[in-house]
Amino acid sequence: MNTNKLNFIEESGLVLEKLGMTRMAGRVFGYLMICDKDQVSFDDIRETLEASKGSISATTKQLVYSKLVEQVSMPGDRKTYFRISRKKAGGMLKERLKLFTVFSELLSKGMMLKHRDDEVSDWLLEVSTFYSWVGDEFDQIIDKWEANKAEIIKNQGVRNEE
Amino acid sequence: MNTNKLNFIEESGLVLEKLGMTRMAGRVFGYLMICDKDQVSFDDIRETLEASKGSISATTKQLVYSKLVEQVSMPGDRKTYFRISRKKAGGMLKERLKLFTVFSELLSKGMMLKHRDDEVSDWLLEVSTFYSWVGDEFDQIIDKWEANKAEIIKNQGVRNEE
DNA sequence: CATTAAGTTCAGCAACTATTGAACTAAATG
DNA sequence: CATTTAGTTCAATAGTTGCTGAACTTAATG
Repeated sequence: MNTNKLNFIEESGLVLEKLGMTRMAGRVFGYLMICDKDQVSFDDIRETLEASKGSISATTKQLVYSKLVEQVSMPGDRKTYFRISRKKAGGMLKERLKLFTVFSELLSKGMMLKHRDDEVSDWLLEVSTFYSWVGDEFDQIIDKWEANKAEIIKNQGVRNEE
Repeated sequence: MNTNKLNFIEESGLVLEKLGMTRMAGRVFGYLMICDKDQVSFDDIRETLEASKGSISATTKQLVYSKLVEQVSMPGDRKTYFRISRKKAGGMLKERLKLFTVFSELLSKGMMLKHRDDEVSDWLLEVSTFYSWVGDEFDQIIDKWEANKAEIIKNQGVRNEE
């Protein structure tokens, strides 16, 4: 494995860690991204990342559960293989936005507990409305993406013209 | 402070913790939401939450830095007061979406490191395009919100009609 | 300029989380 | 059915993070 790729794997570890997964999960994900194999075995991952079986076991579970990675099995082979999931691109973001629904609900609750109307009440109404509204808008964006993605990808990089 | 409010404060702690802040920051935020004062002093917060000065000091810094809370000072009074920030509602979400830009960039880098075109390459292109595209779309949503928020808030709760 | 008040900094502790490595289970193979 | 292989579970450990309390800084006041 060359240095560029190893660096990339570490970087991926840090990025996914920031996004709320573990560093090891990020490394595995990074490796699956750039490994030039159609699917990779448990042991291949373990050896490449020099990690323990326990860690790989826990980490692949986490990645499969979060739908970033999927398992592949083959007839006549008792190993499990892993690869980047081909799940719809919007899924992950959508998942994250659910947290804002929770936030929006918290704000509504707070509004009900207040005993007077004031600037904060106005703010609470505005922001809780915003987060529930934006959830709906976002669903429409995802639909738009699904309908037009072929074209969007083709024009990728083009920004300054209609 | 009645039980409902105290429960709310704890809930706020848990929600903001999920969103990546500390539990104590969530409590302070929750208290500022429902406290029925225009602004609250450092010591008022400390006493209400039964926390240490150090903790309140660190926590208010975090909240002010993240723009959820702002400081208020008064002439002839050397205390600092805090209140919920009146910042534009979109700010916080926008901040979060920046993380996906980082993710998108990671995917592009991964794409360059691959030595062949395969299904994963296609996936990388698709998903990295998606995340950079969705960032632009999201900016438009924010504009739409700013332009129409008065009306959206007025119609809040109405869903099944045009 | 000594005193008081407001807030910050930081060492130390407690709680939590990720990772390892060893023991274990489950399933396939000879 | 003994052996091998694949993967899981779990106790121990290392690392991280949040919180406290005490010492410290800064600035206002008598």
